[in-house]
Amino acid sequence: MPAITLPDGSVRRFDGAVTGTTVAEAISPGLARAALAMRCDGELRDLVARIATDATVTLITRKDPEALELIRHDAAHVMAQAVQELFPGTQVTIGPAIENGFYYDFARNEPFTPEDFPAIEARMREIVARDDKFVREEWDRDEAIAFFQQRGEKYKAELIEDLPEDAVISLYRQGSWVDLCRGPHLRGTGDVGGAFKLTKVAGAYWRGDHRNAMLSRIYGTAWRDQKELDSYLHMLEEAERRDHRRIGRELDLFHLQEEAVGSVFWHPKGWRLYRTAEAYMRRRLDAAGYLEVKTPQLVDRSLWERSGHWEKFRDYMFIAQVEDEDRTYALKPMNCPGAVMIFRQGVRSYRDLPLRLAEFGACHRYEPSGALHGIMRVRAFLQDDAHIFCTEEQVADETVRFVDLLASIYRDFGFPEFKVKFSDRPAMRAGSDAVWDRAEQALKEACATAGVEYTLNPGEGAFYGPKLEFVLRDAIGRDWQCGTLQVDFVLPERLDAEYVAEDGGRRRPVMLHRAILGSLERFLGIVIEQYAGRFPFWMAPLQVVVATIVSDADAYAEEVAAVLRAKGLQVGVDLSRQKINAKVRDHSVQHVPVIAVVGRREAENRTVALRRLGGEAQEVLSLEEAAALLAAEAVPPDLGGPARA
RNA sequence: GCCGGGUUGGCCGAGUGGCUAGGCACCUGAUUUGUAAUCAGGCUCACAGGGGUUCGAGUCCCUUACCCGGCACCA
Repeated sequence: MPAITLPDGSVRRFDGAVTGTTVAEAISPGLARAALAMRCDGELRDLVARIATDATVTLITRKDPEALELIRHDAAHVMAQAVQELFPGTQVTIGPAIENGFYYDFARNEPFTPEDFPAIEARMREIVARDDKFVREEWDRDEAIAFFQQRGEKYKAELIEDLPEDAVISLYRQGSWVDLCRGPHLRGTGDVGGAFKLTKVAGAYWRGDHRNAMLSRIYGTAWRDQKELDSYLHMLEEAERRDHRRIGRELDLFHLQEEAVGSVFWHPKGWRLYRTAEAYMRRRLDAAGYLEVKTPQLVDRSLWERSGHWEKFRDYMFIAQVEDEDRTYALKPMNCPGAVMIFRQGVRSYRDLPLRLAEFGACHRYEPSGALHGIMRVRAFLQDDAHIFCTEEQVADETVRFVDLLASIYRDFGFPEFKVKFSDRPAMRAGSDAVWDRAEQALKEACATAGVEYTLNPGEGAFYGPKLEFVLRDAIGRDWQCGTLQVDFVLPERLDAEYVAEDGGRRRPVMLHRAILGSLERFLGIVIEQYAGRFPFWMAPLQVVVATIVSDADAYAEEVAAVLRAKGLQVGVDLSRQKINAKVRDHSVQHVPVIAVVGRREAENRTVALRRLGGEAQEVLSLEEAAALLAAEAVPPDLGGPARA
């Protein structure tokens, strides 16, 4: 006779077997209809699961967040059943709920295409209409393996074989269809509802390993009701409008072309944006005690051999040779060896540490063709890189300083929030396990000191050390690593960096590789999407357009522009013989933050009429007032501009 | 790199194997105009490159390049 504690704290006792259904019925008929699953002592379970002992039970209804995840998971099962009914011989593998939806990976000789969607969706709706109940069964391990093997489901059999010996093997039936699944599920296929849509197909390697077979993945999205689905689809359309590739073209910021795959052609406005970001970073790094350096682009192979890049990173390096010389060079894919070469010049003392060498380093990497993405993932990019040479004891303090600096800079660019991932030792690495133990430990302790909360990203570290990744999200919801902090005990050893310690002995410095924006290209891509091209005033590549109403005001318009330019503003002039309405529209579409309108009145009174992007009111000021006001607004946040206040 | 889908003028975008839409932009002329598109006329080597099938290919097939979506890889 279990005692069930409900969320409001009340306790109910039952005679005999208790399930979520029993509990729901005991509370109210309405809840009995609405309950889809339950949380039992914190664990999400089937509504019909038996509750054997005293427990705290929360019933899950459609409006709970957990329900949405279950709807998506169930939708994946329904899709898998539909696919197997329509395409016999297709094997099922795995099919989880993901953010905004679900997917299922299938093994089939002929991959699926979007043309298959209507038939699959129609069959899914039939299965939902059948409302077959989900029935959980627990199987003996060997019997389960035999069962799936005999059905030709070798992937499922393999999954079971790899489960731990003591794992519970659970299968879920829905009508005639059955799948290996941990569960839990909703009550029946009917609970999935109709608010789902298949969205895309993709190849995906079995178990995420490129050496394995390629499976055919179908993605779908699923929601509680049609309204939520519609609003999600609408959000996707909106996100498409923010795509930096589209805005880059529309605002004439940059372009890409076949002859230079993965390299950006920056147009004047785009380059202005780039320079604004770079100048801002330079000021921040100067203020934070960094010394800027510049190291060679083309470096002899021998240095890359010593650094370990030739062995570990060669597939990503552009190799260069010349006719008359029997040498092999490589375009630098990273700036670190160059920084070490500067550190090694002369004798360094412990008094020089920490030595923070910054470099706006242009790197080239031969990225896999399928990885390229607009300006976010390119083959030529500029890193706001720096290498901090310090002692092991200084690592924690340097980490704290770095994280503070990064957070402040992200805030200035409009990103108060970001994620942090901790990536530890990869399979392909340089340095002994003992060194990695020390490096990982040092970084973990530094995070604790800095108060950084992170998620673990196992096996994703750089080949020379563990790293923190600072991640921002683009308009479509994709995560991008921007900032990074990497602890390196390996390169100083390989490239023989050393300093004289207090006791006169020679020591190896620790090297912190760090970047804040990461690559200017990627970061600006995200900034473009963040603002959808409507940049804050201090960043806008074209801040003001002076637009005339009559040609009599042309000379005055030029004078206004000159006054504003003298204040350091980016100013355009529109003397074309169009109506002011057309000019306002043209420059508004180009997201120019301020249009300064001048007609006869303004020319006579030496005033300008300022019109803000998106606003309707105009503000008539004297030329001097307008210039002072706009100049003040254009001050970057780090120089006390309004953006930070 | 792998799987799938694409590639039609500067941009967007129609086009059952049979004379290649349309819109925006651009150019010319008229209009001197007061806050998100003035009117009229005109122009452009547009079917990604190569090969094939066919009396005939933007349309079907093969191939290369690039792009897009994922996967893998990564700032």
